[in-house]
Amino acid sequence: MATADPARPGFALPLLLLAGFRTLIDDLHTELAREGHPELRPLHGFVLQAVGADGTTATELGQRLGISKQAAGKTVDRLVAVGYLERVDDPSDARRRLVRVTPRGADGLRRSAEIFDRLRAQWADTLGPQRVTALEDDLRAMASANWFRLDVPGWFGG
Amino acid sequence: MATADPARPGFALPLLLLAGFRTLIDDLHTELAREGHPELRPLHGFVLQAVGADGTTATELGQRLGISKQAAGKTVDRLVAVGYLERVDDPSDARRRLVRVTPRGADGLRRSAEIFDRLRAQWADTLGPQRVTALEDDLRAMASANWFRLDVPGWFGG
DNA sequence: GTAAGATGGTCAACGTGGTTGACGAAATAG
DNA sequence: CTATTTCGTCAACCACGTTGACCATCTTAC
Repeated sequence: MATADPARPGFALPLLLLAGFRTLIDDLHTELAREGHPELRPLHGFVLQAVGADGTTATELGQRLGISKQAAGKTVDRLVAVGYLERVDDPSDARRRLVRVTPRGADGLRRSAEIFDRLRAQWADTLGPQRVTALEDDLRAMASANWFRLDVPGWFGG
Repeated sequence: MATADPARPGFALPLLLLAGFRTLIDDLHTELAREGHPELRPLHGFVLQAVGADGTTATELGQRLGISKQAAGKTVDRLVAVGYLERVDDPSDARRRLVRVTPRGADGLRRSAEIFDRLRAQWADTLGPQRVTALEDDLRAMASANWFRLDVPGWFGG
C-alpha cells in the first residue's frame, strides 16, 4: 500500500486504525480456523453477537446491524448452512421465524471472545497495559463526543 | 450493534478501531461529495493514492494493493469511467497500458488529504493534540512490532 | 533468427455482502 | 369484516473480490 505522506498527517490515522482492526480480525480468524471454526468469516462474529442469547428475527437483526432485512436474511441463510444459526417457527406469530445461535455458534462466539482477550494481552505486552487502556479510552472518548456511530451501518460506504 | 460485554475486554478494541476508521471514512466521503466528488467511493482514495503521481500498470497496482491484477483492472475501469484515472499506451511496451491519475483525480486526492487533516484536527480538539499523537504512536508501535500488515491485502478476510 | 518462456491485459464464471422493489401470508386496528 | 402494517422471501441488480484461460507481446536461450 502507498505509504502515508508525512506532509499530510491526516492520512495516517485512518490507515493505522484500519491496519489495527484488520490485523486483529485476521489473527482472530486464523486462530478460529485452527480451533475448528474455519467457516467463520470476518462478519459472522458480529452477526452471531447481534443475534444474542435470546435469538431474534431477520428483520430485527437487520436493524441491529444497520442493513436491510433482505441482507440480514441472506447472511442468516449462510450461517444456518454452516451450522452456526438455526431458524425455528414462532408459535405466537406465524409470520416470524426466530433465529437462534446453535451450540456450535455459541462455541465459536465463546472462542472469539477468548481469542480477542489473548490478542489484547499481546498488545498490552508490546505497548504496556496502560497504553492499551489509554488507546481504548481515547477511542471511546471520540465515540462519546458523538463523532462515532457505533451501530456499524454496513461496514463501508455501501 | 451489539454492545461489548464488559467481562470480555478484548471485544472492545476491534470494535473501537473499526468505528474510528469507519467514522473517518464516512465523514471524508460526506465532505468529498459536498466538494464535488460524490462518485468517489471509500476504496477509491486508496486506489488513487496507490497509482501515484508517476502512474503505474494494473498488474503493479494489484501488487501494491494486495489484490489480483483482474480485480485491479476492474477497479481501474470504474475510476476511468468516472474520470479519475486514464489509460495510455506505453510506447516502449505494447503489452502495457499505463494508468495515470487525471487532473480530476488529483483534485480528489488533494481534497481527501485536506479533509483528513481537518478531521484529525477535530480529534485533536476533542482529545487534545498529544493524545492523538500518542494514539498514532501506539498504533505505529504495534505496526513496528510486526503485528500489523500495512500492505492492506483485500480489506477483509476475502 | 527463431523457439520457448515470462509478463501484461482481458474475458468469463463465480462467490459474498450489500441494495431496491414487489408480493404473499399473517397479525392488528378500525 | 375490511384496511393496514409487518415478516419473510423472491428477483434483479451492483461493488468488489476470486480463479482459470487465453492472446499478444516482450525477453531469453540456443
